Amino acid sequence: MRERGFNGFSYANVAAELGVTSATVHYHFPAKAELGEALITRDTERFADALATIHAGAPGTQAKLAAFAGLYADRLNARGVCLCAVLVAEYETLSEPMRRAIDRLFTDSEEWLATVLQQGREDGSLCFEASPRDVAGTIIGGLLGAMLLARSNDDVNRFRSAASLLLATVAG
Amino acid sequence: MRERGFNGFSYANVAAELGVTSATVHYHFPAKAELGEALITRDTERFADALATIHAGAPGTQAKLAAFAGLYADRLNARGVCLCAVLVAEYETLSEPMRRAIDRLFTDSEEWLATVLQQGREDGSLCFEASPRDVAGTIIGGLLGAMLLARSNDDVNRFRSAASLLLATVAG
DNA sequence: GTCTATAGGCAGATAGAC
DNA sequence: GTCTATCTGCCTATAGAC
Repeated sequence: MRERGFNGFSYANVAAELGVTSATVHYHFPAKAELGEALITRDTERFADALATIHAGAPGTQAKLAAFAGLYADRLNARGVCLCAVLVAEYETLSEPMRRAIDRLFTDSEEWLATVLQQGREDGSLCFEASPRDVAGTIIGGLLGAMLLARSNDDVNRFRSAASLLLATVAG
Repeated sequence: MRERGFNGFSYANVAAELGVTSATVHYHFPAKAELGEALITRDTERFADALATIHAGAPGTQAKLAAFAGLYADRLNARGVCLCAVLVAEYETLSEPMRRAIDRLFTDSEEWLATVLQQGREDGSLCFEASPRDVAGTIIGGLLGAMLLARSNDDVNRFRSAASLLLATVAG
């Protein structure tokens, strides 16, 4: 799904990669939209766990932001990008449950990021004028776009470069 | 294609919207990849024309940048985003000619934007530290991501807000 | 240029044996 | 839980009449 999008893969593809038949995949996920939903939910949980770890572990807001961008970098390689980046592009073709799952993934990350931004501005480690919410949305959107461009250019450095420029806009 | 992506629409969809049969669409575009390529090429030409107009008409670099972002806003409504945003997400599933056409669309806009940025920095109307190329890529990626998020949130203001924040990062 | 008709394939999905 | 076999439907694409 991260590689070819929701409309770009089939049960047969998944089955072949697992070395089973497509009927087997249907046994676990009767409908394709359920499979898609489950994948988003799993990623949402993993992402939330990672955010909690960052919150507990990373020393300052700057480090937190870098670690946040790192989560996206982890999901980027030569073929695949993060789930949200592919799926939001296919948004109009997806089932309501899948849309809601994607929305949740975005609002969760945006809220987390907005909170960190606000704290950073209060303790003086960050500096920006717009609302934390707007800045968070801009940064997340920037990371998504950068991932997609990095893949089509087959150059992960494009992502790193964009991520550091985006984070620099709020540096104190 | 802007609404549902390349893998999300069919000849039947296009035919129905035009009030013809799918055979008629095949007469003009025998293969689907050719149809996709033609649509990208057409958009590339329109985009290039618009960029030339901006270059000739917009008074200063700040105005040029705002007009550039406006081109993306023109391509955003409640259901559709710009071609590049949808297609780059499906990149792995597309034909080589389609990929090349998308790459061209990106490099064209990035070059134009990088040139404006450089001129702005030289005449003092803009201010940024990284290379014009990197900044251009970051802004374009940011606009793409913002378009996708604006659509899924059904809120065009999210795009406007992100666009103005992105452009503010290079304001003199 | 547009139509009807249809080919051939693959998609998502199910039934039933093991 | 996994398999083989199969259904149904839509997909891309083509042939040939008008």
